Amino acid sequence: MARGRKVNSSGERSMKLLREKAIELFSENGYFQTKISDIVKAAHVTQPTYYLYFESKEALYKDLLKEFHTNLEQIIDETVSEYQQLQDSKQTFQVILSRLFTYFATNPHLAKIGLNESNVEFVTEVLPQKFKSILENDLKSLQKQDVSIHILIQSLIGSIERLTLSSLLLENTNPEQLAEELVTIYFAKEDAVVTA
Amino acid sequence: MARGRKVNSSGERSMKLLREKAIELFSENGYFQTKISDIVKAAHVTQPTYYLYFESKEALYKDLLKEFHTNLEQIIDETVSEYQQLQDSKQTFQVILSRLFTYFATNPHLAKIGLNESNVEFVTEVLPQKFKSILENDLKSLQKQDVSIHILIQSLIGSIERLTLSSLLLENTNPEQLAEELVTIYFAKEDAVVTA
Amino acid sequence: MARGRKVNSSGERSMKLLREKAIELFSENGYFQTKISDIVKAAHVTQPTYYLYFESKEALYKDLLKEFHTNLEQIIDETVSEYQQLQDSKQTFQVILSRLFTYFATNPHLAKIGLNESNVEFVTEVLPQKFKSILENDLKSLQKQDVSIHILIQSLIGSIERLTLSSLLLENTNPEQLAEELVTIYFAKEDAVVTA
Amino acid sequence: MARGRKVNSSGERSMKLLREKAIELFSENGYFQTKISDIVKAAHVTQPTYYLYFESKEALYKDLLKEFHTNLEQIIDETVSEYQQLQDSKQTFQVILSRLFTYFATNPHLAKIGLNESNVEFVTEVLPQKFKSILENDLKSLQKQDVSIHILIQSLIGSIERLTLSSLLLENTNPEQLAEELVTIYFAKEDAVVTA
DNA sequence: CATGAATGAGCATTCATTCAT
DNA sequence: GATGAATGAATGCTCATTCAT
Repeated sequence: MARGRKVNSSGERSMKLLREKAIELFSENGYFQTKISDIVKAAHVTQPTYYLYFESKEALYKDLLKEFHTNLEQIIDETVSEYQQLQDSKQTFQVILSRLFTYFATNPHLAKIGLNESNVEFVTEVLPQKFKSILENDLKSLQKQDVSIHILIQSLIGSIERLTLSSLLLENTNPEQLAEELVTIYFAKEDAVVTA
Repeated sequence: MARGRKVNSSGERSMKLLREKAIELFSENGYFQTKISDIVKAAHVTQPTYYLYFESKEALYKDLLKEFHTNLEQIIDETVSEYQQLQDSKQTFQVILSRLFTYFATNPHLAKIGLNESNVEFVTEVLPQKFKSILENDLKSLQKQDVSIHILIQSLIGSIERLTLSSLLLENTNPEQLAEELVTIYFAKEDAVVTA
Repeated sequence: MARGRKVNSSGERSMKLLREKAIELFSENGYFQTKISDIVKAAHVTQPTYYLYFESKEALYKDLLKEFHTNLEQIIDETVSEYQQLQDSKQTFQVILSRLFTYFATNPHLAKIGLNESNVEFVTEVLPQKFKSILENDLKSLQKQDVSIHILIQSLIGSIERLTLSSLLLENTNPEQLAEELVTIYFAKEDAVVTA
Repeated sequence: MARGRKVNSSGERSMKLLREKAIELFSENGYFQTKISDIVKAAHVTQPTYYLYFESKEALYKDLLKEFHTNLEQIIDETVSEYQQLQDSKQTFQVILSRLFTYFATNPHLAKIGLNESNVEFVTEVLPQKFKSILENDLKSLQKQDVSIHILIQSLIGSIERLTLSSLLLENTNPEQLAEELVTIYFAKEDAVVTA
């Protein structure tokens, strides 16, 4: 049997391929129903090759989650700093949503993995905190005075998750429009903004 | 331990105990990380006893999910028929939410199982349809004319899921209050109602 | 739940029923593919009832085999003593075959069990010995001088087994006719006899 | 023992060894009393190694049976085509028997497995059909006019089975001689032939 | 860089058998 | 005489992971 390095192959390529296939399979079948053997089969390499690039099944999965969360964080942070001079947190927020939805639509598999894993610290702690700091200064100007901001934000995160998994990824709703609608739901009475 | 029947043993009791422990463990660790051996250990019986009462691991799990969905359906249907003479769908809806949240708070483990399994037909098809038929007749009277009802409902379901898993089950928010807040978020401008 | 003695039941009856169902199931599915649970289900009793009458699964099976072998032995021995004054071992043999085939046809399930278990002492030792003592005195008068009697007898037993399992039990060939044909095959040149 | 590849290991060899041990154990103890754990113990490998080469316990067993039947078929077909110009079906038949017995003696374990599994299509349908087409053209010239060819052939197959399992495999009778004796039994009056 | 070959540890499920009622 | 309830002991099979090449 032929052994050793494949013609035309490079470590980089194998690793990237494995990662891609893993993302696809994890997103389609979930962590436990995805076997390393499935991943390597899809990538046309063998099992030991997987371990050349990833420490374990769990390690890759956690890595993917982390990548997802890091990307979200970046999108949010960049938008915030870009729009910080604006006093209109509603508009800022709509841009954030628009960009998040766009990112999800561009990376549907990774998004599905990340959104289905919603009991992790990022979703339960980090994200709410970020949203809070964006919204709280002029929450009063928004209409929901009677609603605790904490609950508002949890609700919002739930909405984002479900709308992404259903409308955005399954029905291909337009990201910007979805952002606009969500803002309308949560911060009605004011005019929709144009997103970037 | 000797073989055969235990002193003072009762099938009814064993089955109930197994079911309860299974619910707890499935909700805490998920389907794949819950082993039959965990369940029977918690119930202080042996593995064959499990199979005396349940066909398989999957069968029980599906059964639990079905029970959850059936209960939700009942709560919704009963409330609807109880309040159908009212023309105020907003109030009906708030009562539904209140009762659902109460049910979740009373059955936290089953609720967690059911809410974490949100890619099933009930959540993606049945529930939206029910919500739609409740809300659509006087949706115009509600304030979100610009939002497609489909998206509104998906968003709402996401909110319910996340608020239940975080505020209701982890932070013990009051069910009625949570229902009221959610109604305020989604159907503001009108007065909150007193729930039953 | 009702417990204790069934109305109208008697130990004799349960035992007989269990035995009958066991015979049917063992013959249809073989020893290993027949479960005690199958037997008791067919007999409409519960598993402990089985153990009221039989020591174990194996015990009943061995018992059935023994019954079969005892019956064969009896048929052979009785026929021999009945026909011993005759010097015509060929005719005696045909009668034996005829009676054996008749017995098999009357007890097809037990016969199937017994004939499929052909590596037991009775088939490999006892039966050949009996056949030998019947045939050897005037084997010379039969036509197969060149064939060792040992091989002739093994061949004959194989023929009996297969013809019973195929022609007799599956195709309902007439037992007497089958005996006659078998005698014709093995001891040709002489006239067929009328069997009893 | 450490995990991973053994020094000097070869898949081919492991598979062959497993197959051989499986044949031995299946033939000695039968299908149901042979455990995968027995097979791998005999082959000095672990259970997962078994599943590296065979799909399941049943798959290997069926494969062995198929191999046996294919071999028989080949032996018969080749002999027939080799001897087809001869008009003497008796001689052809004796050669077939001789070669079959030789094959059985050379592969005693596989033969035992195959001959003990005699309720399969090959034995009940294919083999009789082959024998029939060999013998029927000049069956009239053989001496058993009164015997239906169907019964003659069933009888013959039974003889082959039993003689193989007893005389050939247990007592090491000579294959050629056994073939000759069997032909003498079934087609006497004519001269024995020399087999190839 | 990559593969062939192997294994440790586990897991759902089954079945004959037995105790308490 | 019979049943409800339970268990000891497997058994086939899987999967992430690892050594030798």
